[in-house]
Amino acid sequence: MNAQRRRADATENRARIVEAARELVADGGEVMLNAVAKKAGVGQGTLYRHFPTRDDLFAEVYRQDVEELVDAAPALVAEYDPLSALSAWFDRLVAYARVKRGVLAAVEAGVRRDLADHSHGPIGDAVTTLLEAGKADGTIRSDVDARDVVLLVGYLSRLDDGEWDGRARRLLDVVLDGLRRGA
Amino acid sequence: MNAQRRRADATENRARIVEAARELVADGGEVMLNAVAKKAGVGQGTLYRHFPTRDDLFAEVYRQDVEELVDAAPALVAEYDPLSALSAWFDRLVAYARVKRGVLAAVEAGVRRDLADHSHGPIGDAVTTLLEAGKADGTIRSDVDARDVVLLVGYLSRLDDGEWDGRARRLLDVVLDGLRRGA
DNA sequence: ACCTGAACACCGTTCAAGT
DNA sequence: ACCTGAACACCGTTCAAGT
Repeated sequence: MNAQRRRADATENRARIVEAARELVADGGEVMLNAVAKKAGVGQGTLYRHFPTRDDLFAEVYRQDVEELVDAAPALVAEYDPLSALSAWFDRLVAYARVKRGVLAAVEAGVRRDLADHSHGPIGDAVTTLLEAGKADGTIRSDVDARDVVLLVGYLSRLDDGEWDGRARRLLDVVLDGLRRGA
Repeated sequence: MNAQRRRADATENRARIVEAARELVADGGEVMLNAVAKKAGVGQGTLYRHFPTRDDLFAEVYRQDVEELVDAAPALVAEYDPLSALSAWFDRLVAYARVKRGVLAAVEAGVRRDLADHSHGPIGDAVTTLLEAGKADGTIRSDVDARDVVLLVGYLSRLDDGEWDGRARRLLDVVLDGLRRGA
């Protein structure tokens, strides 16, 4: 499972696939899987061996970005009050989603996997950390979980380019208000 | 543009395409456009002549359902307070979305077209009616529009089958709280 | 003016052969 | 054990010919 057990060429192919995908994403537009394989200089079958689904590939492409999002959560909770921490985390999420549209898909795929595993992975843990802090001090409603939050912010992936400035952040505030514990 | 100007065979073909699509949707699973044409007994080209995009077709397939949603809005506003009216309208939306998953796509496509036209169509008008009532009496925040609401409820189309009971309605309440004018 | 459907285009996925 | 890439499968879209 880990890199040490893999053959050296397999490890390198995997890295080249991820790097090729990252570059194609940066070029903008739709990313075709066969184009990723071609750019990486591997056969299509090799791509499928390493990444059975499209989500698996892009989760890895954005692993570092997602990791930063995940790591930020505990720090924000420690520094700010729960609602401010969640709001600040949303800010980061929007920033990533704007520049790297695929990050949101990686986050969604991650939370979906977490849910299917019946065990929280890093992403589910991060969002849960933010929510639990607010539930503990009564500022966030107790009947929401990580999956709920990811579902609600999913609109970000359906925004047209021209709508970002007008809606992306403002609607996160609407969501945030919805997550507040009601009067 | 209207049916009277069309040739009789064209009018009938259009109706048969919509009916075929409706039946295929009812059968469940993914609907292939060529399968719609085949079932309707028309050439693929004919389908494209009548419905240039997939959204155009399904907006028509669900026109009646969408019409009911649209018509319900003014009646609800007349009968209930604005927040209750919006909540009741959400109830209907969930009911349609649950039984006929495509309805939401039709609504989204409709609002998107409304937005692109810079003029509100029926769907945009319906949601706007609900929002304006609440803005007028101060129960709904003034900085949201129809497109915002449609974006936020879009999570419904991404719910897994097993999640409906647990999340569909509960998250609409979260959205509703977010739309409330804050303290 | 409208319809047909073969043909094309596109892209994800597999698998027999090779190293 | 892993890789290659031709071939397949699938489905949306077009367009020359026909009515």
